[in-house]
Amino acid sequence: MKTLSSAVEDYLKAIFEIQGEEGQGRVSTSALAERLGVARASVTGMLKKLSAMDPQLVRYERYHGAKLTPAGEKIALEVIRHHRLIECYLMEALGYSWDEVHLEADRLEHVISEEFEDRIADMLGHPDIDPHGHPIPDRDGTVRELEGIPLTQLRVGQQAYISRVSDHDPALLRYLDQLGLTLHVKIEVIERGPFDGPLHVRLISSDAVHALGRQVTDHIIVSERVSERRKRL
Amino acid sequence: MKTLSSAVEDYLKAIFEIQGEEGQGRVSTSALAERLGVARASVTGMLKKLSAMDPQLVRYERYHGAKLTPAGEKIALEVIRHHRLIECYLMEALGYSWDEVHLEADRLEHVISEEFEDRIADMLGHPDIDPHGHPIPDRDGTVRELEGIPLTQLRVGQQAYISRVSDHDPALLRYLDQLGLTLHVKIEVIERGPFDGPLHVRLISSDAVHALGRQVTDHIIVSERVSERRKRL
DNA sequence: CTCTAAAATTAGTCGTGCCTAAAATTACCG
DNA sequence: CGGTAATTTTAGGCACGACTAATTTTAGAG
Repeated sequence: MKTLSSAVEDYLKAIFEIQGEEGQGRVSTSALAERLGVARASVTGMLKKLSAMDPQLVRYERYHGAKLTPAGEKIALEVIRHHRLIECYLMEALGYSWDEVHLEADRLEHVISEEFEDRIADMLGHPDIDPHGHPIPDRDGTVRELEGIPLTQLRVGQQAYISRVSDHDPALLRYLDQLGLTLHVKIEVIERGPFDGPLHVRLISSDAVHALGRQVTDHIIVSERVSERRKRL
Repeated sequence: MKTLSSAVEDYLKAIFEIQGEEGQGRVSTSALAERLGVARASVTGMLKKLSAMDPQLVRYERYHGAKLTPAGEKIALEVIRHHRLIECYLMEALGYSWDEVHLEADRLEHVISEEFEDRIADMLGHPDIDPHGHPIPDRDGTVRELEGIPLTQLRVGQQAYISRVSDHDPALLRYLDQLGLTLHVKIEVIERGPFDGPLHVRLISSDAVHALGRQVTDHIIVSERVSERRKRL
């Protein structure tokens, strides 16, 4: 297993994440370009390269997007495991807040050794999920897919637990933190404004009610069951 | 202050370290090439680039080597501070041994944020020296230069404390650890073989005597005074 | 089924940091 | 002081990963 560049790791991670979000189909050049902040043409070039590597990391068909091979997916999952363990570690051991960890982890994920990974995983008690509720793959690349639906889709009167929050926007995370909308909190939808209007959400524990816009509720995943244990024994 | 590449940081660090080791003169192209493991011609190219940057990072004269400018030295010291703090952190917080920390730190030093640096420095109590006895620069770039001489130069009968050990060779560090020749240990030179022969060294605490070759004694720095406090308040 | 807009690819460049081989310069020795 | 060996620089190239501009392909509307 030779060393891959950060760029390659970033592409594989992005393909994996987009595959997960938008069904299981192929990932388009544009979607990748957008997520990675590079020009479409750059993506085309990299996809050709990734599909020509030995072992082949993506299956790529001209004009029809790409899809990870098992080898590519394995690497993506290793990078994601690094990322999420580092996020946990930064919070637990170094006192970072949940809006600060993502950027730091994005840089560290490419340079830590397996040794480092093992040590922080041990120290943390092998957590299942990261600070935003995303599952942490096993060393062997197994991910438990979590159920849940966007808060946006919850009906008035329904209650649920916050089980996952998108980690890409620090400002959103700080906002949620202020409102008390943190992981594992139980909420109820009180009212929904017309024409995609704000969703009024009540925190069960404090009775506080907040009106949330679509930009917010789309990025919160809720589940009727309380999240499973946060750490394995 | 824009972001510099790892390569640039590595060059500046190497120039600083060689300047420190070999008097205060200019650093030769070959010395740099050797330390960095690249071809001489590559060094020439990089030195030209570094001396053309704004702000200028090295003063470079064709055929006569290079020397850090204050701006270059500042950056070198930041990288070295990162490196040494990370080494401390890996030992104290993650249970690494002193032969394992160097490689990991060499990768991490380029990607951690100031935030990360501050947090580990706080957590460690702002240590003065790294696990091999090298001084850790202040945030503002001040380094306390430590006194001491190579163990090789100690005379028979002289006693001294081990104050610093070269960190580049993990095998050497493991070897010393096995013999009990760790930092701050007091030793006495018992005998010196003829023709640059082995140096017989006694550990004051245990009375154990070991014969050490030149390859070893050259890389151990000793001091007659016990090392200063290891952590600042 | 054709026409067009959107998406994707090709073609051509650029900056970075490395390489080798050849030429230039320095430094040292007699 | 001249000649040679060691050091260093120049010249030319390569891989990588990004870019823009121009072209091709696809997909969707009528």
